[in-house]
Amino acid sequence: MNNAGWLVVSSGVEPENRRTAGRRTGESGTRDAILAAAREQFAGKGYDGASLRVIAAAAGVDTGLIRHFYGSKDDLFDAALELPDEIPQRLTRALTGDPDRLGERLIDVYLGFWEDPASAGALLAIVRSAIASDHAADRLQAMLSARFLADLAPHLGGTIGQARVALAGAHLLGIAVARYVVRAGPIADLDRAELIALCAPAIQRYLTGPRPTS
Amino acid sequence: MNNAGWLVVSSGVEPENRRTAGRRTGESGTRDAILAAAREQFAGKGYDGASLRVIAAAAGVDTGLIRHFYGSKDDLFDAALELPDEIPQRLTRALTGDPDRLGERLIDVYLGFWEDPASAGALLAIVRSAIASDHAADRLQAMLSARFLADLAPHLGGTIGQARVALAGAHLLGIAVARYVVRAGPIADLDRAELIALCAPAIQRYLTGPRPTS
DNA sequence: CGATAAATTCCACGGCCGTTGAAGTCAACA
DNA sequence: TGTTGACTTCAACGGCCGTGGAATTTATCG
Repeated sequence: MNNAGWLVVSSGVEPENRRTAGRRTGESGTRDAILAAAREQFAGKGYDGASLRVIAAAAGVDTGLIRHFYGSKDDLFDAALELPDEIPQRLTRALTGDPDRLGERLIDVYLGFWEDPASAGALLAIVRSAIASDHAADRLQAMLSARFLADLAPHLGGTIGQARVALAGAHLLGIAVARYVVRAGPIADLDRAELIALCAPAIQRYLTGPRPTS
Repeated sequence: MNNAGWLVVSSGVEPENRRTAGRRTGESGTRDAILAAAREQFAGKGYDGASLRVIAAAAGVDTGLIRHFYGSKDDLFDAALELPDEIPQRLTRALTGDPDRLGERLIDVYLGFWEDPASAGALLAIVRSAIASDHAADRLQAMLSARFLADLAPHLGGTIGQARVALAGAHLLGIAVARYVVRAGPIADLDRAELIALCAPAIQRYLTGPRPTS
């Protein structure tokens, strides 16, 4: 067989939009295309608003392939929600160091998660879907407490209560919702550095008490 | 005609579940029943998740009556989103008084809005629907800036920037989402008084600068 | 080469959705 | 009393949804 000819045909002319069924030759990358399209749709419209047909179309693929690779819509959602492994590491790294700058470092990595393309989609999807309906709220709750509070609590010494950590989390959540989900004017327009400078003291006070009153 | 007889029939025995069409005798309260059911559904499931058929069923009414009284689903949503007139008044009242307790009073009325049955449903519906999808976010944004920031700004003296007011708003939004929408453990379980005591200083510092460092 | 498994397409089902039109029944007013 | 208009029910339309099964083509492995 002639590999050179096959290459020319495959990269030059489109394969004339074949509509017949059957396995394609070469690596198709279909699985990843579906996941990427799913991330985008879930992030933009939440679980209910996203439709498998639209996801498939965006991935340039038949709807049946979603079922083939991922099973049900729920399974696809779970796959789209996977976060990079490095998140806990980055979080714990932010927790070590000068305790007087803890708030600053914490909001810095937090904003980083929302701006990193590897995690932003999943975060948007989680928040959008969890807030949309009563039923899905558990997932956000679990993730919030499991990922953040649990990681946070041991590093802060047992002195401060769970409530103060939760309030810091609520503040961060509010900032993320305003800046990245709703994109409300004043907060979305703020420079990242300005934003950190403005809200770091509040986070700091929640986590280490009212000591640093400079 | 016999008013007494009519009264007995109407209030005593059920009108034997008549399925025939036609106007009913007496005041039906249908319009209000629809609005109440709509508030509940929109609050619990957001705009997309709520269905006219379920709303009609919850109101014990035919779907066509929704159309008759309110028109389209959008129109019904608008009607369900109307907030009590007293909200701006309560807000401005909270803004006058001892400036050192501004944060405390502000979060107090804010929590009040979320706990008052007259406004809680509409707030839930707005947040749920606005966060669910890109497209609907404008409504929350408009309401946030129009109702809260605009009312707030003139009362705070021109010295502090828009950004700090917005950050206070973001913090309040985060608290409301955690406590009333997602109902995340630590914050939802908190006593109202405890909650106010814990987060009032943060709000206060955003609005009046880092002066009260007691 | 032959068999098995993977990747892909198409079509159809049942269900829920928002909307619409037609018709029935009663109150209110002239 | 007769007419008009408000209230109410029902049946249907077209559309999108998630899921499922059947058929087809190709790769892979024995």
